[in-house]
This record gives sequence, C-alpha cells and structure tokens, in this order.
Amino acid sequence: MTVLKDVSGGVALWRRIADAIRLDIVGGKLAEGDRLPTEAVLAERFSANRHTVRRALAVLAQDGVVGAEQGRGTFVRNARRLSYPIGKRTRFREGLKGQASSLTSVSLSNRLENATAAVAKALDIRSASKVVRLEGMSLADGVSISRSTTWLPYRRFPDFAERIARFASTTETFASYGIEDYARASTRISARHADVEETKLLGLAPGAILLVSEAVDVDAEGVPISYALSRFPAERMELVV
Amino acid sequence: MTVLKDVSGGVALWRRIADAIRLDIVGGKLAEGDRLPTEAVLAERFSANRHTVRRALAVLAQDGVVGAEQGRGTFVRNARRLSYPIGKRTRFREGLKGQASSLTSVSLSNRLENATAAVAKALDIRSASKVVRLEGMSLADGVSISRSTTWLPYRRFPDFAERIARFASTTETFASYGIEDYARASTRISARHADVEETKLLGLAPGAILLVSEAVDVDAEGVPISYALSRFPAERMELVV
DNA sequence: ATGGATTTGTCCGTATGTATA
DNA sequence: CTATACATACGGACAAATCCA
Repeated sequence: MTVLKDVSGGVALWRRIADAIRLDIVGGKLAEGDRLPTEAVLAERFSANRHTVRRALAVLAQDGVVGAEQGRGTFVRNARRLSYPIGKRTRFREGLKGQASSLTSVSLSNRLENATAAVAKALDIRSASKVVRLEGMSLADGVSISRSTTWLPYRRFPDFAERIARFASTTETFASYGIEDYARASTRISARHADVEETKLLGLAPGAILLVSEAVDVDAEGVPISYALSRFPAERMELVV
Repeated sequence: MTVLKDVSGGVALWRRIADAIRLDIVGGKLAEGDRLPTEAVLAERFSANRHTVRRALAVLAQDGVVGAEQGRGTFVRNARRLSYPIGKRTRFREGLKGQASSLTSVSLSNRLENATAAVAKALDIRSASKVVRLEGMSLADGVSISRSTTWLPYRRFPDFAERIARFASTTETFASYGIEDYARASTRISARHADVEETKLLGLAPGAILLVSEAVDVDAEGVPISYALSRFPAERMELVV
C-alpha cells in the first residue's frame, strides 16, 4: 500500500485559518465592528506566513465577513448565522420565521423509485417498495441555506409531488391527506464536505462544510410519513435542539 | 481587494472524495464486506482522475475503512461510527454505553476565570463573574471521540474540579451538590474544521471535520448549572436527537 | 491449462496551487 | 514582486493479480 506521509490532510492552511477566524466571529468571540488582530499577530498565532493569513482574510472579505481598511486594520463586518430549531414539532418555515425576511423553497425534481434498505428502514416499509422522492432546496433572503432529499411512501402519498407544488407548504400538504399533525421521531446529525453538485446548487466554495440531518417524521399514530436528508452549509446555519 | 479565482476552496479534491466515500460507508449505503465501485467508475462519478481517487482510497485504507486487493477490487473493512443521543436527559456515559466496551474521560486542566459575554449569557449570570472552566477529552475503546470545554458558576460549584476528579462522573458530581436530577435546556449544533490543538489531541488529520455542540444543562428549577462546548470528530461520531 | 477481460499497482511527465522567504 | 520547495491533479502507459469462459 502507498505510504502516506501527508500532514496537511488535504485542507489548505489558509482555509483552516479562515475557518478558525470565521468561527470566532459567528461564535461571538469577535463582535461586529471589532478589529481583528494584525496580520502579523494572526500569522504568529497560526504558525503561518503572513501571506497565508492574507489569503484567509481575503476569502473572508469576499464573503463579507470581514473588511480590510488600509492603515487601520481588518474589521468584522457581518456576524450573522441562521438557527434552525429541531424538536418534536419541527417545521421548516416556522422555525426560520423572523430570522429572514424572505424564505423560498425550490422544487428541483421528483420521481418514483424503489426504496433502498436505508429508506425502507427509516419509513418502516418493505425494502424495494415504491417511494416518492423529492429533491429541493431553500433560500433565505436570496441566499441558499439548504438542499434536501425527501422520501415518502408511495402507497399513502402517490401524488405528494403535485400537491406540494400546489400548497407550497409541507404542513398543508400533509393536512390535505388528513394528517392534521405530525411529529419528529428522530434526527441524526453528521457533517461532511459538500460534493460537486451541492457546491454548485448552494453557491458554496468546494470543500465547504455541510451539516447533514436525517429526519423521520411520524403521524399522530407514530407511523413514519417522511424521511428527509437535509444538508445545511455550516457557515450559514446552525441547528438548535 | 485581491481578486480570488480560487475554485478548490482550499480543500483538496482527494479529501472531498475520501469524505464522500466514508460517508457512504458509515451511513450504511455500503456495508462491511461490500466491494466499492472500481477506481475508474469512482473517477467518473467524481469527475476526477483515477490517481486522485486512488489517493482518497489510500487515505481510507490507512484509516482501516477500506482495503484494496490487486485484481479483485476495493472492499469495505470497518463501517463503525458511534451515535451520541441528545435529548432532555442527556448523559454522556449512558448515551454511549453498549456502543463501546471501554469509555474513558480525561481531565486536561481546570482553572478559575471571569465569564465572557457568551458564557455569562448561557449560564444566566453577570458578565465577568467567576466561573470554573474544565478542559477534557474522552476516548472510546482507546480512540478519542470528543474534546470538551465546560464552564460552571463558581459561586455554586467552587470545587467542582476536585469533586469530578474524585467521582469521575458528571451525574454523581452534581448529586454531591444536592442536584439529584438535571436536564438539557438547549443544544446548538454546528460544524467546522479542527484547529491545530484539536487535531493533535484527537489524533486527526489536519482539516478533519468536527461536530460542535454547545449545551446548557439546568437543574430541576431550571437554573443553568453548566455550559459545555463539545467537539466530536464527524468521522467517528454522529449526534442523534 | 490458456487467453482475455477486469482491476489494482507503479512509473513516467506536466501544469497549477500552496506555503515560505 | 521574485524565487523555491512541495502538494495537488491530470494524463498516459504498462505491470501484476484475479477471475471466468
């Protein structure tokens, strides 16, 4: 087997520095308007060359997170990140209401397919039985904040795609099937790098980190009605339990 | 401002491919013993050169996740990942019990400090009032699975560090202060790259992704008793709500 | 047992990105 | 801005191991 003597882990130093500074900002250690340490100090702190720090700051500046001013220093510009609440009654639109002035959901595609083992298990149906698969994404104030794939049992929701296109709301669409209330049965959260498709759709830099949530919703009787795999850019969203 | 025409985002392609394959494995799409698609197929799927795919596979092989066999293919070796359940009554040791045969917590350091704005807000105390700060990490079966920083109000828990060293259990230590039960008030989850210190302590490759949880625990009366910032390697742990 | 197809392993070279000084 | 060293990514060619008709 090839011997790997790699120590960089495939993530450039400037990227790790940019992430660390961004975290200080969205995490509250640095407030809006604060001046960052000088490039020389940052270089010392991260054991990096000043050019490498400049590269990190340039990326953050392009994102609007910081702004450099000649002779004065680099300042925090925008420290906002959206919070997505997860609980028993998790509703996408309600959860983000008040955090963004506009919130749009885009349906990318839908199709019928046979449930994979994972999907069947989540929905508690026979493997390879028919499921409706929906691909979508959503934007807050024009910025994409999530990419999601949803599976529903075909037997119960044969025309879910058509109905959600009409109602533009998951809650109302379920209501049209007589499901007045539904609850979150489980949410599994992991994280990984965005793939090529997600990178393009969400307008992210390749290598951006995604929070991945696998959620199963159940009706009032506890029967699974949907299995959703949602991907949120970690730099724009956090999940709150 | 410098114009950036970067398209790699600072994360190497082989790293993104390795992450994607690893996710398929720990996520259950590929089971232990399964054969991966051939290098040529993977290269096609990720729009990459076969050499780049080989680099990704070599890293996964070194981690013991896959193993390549000349002439036969590459196979899934080890698909395990721990799940950490988060809920109203979140207990670290209980949550992981049964998933690992040994579970050890290491206390790295502790000190007294003045609460920062973020810590004061979380614990609902006056800014700059005294807090106990604990640094620790934990291992499951000898593999490090978390790095955590915990703050507690000094007024109520002046000798928390000494007591937890004696009891080796958060639940029992709280009990020694007369707190028979406590509950999780909120958990905020985000993700980022590991910094240098975390990389070393957790034995990760630089650039590894961490799931970051900020949790506030409260006593029976709803008064905050601790604020913990835990970091879990996304490749080893997932959070389940 | 042989040949050919498949699949991983190794070698060559070239261009660009990363990081330091 | 220069220069240097190394990592990343691509492309092609061929060897070595495995499998199957």
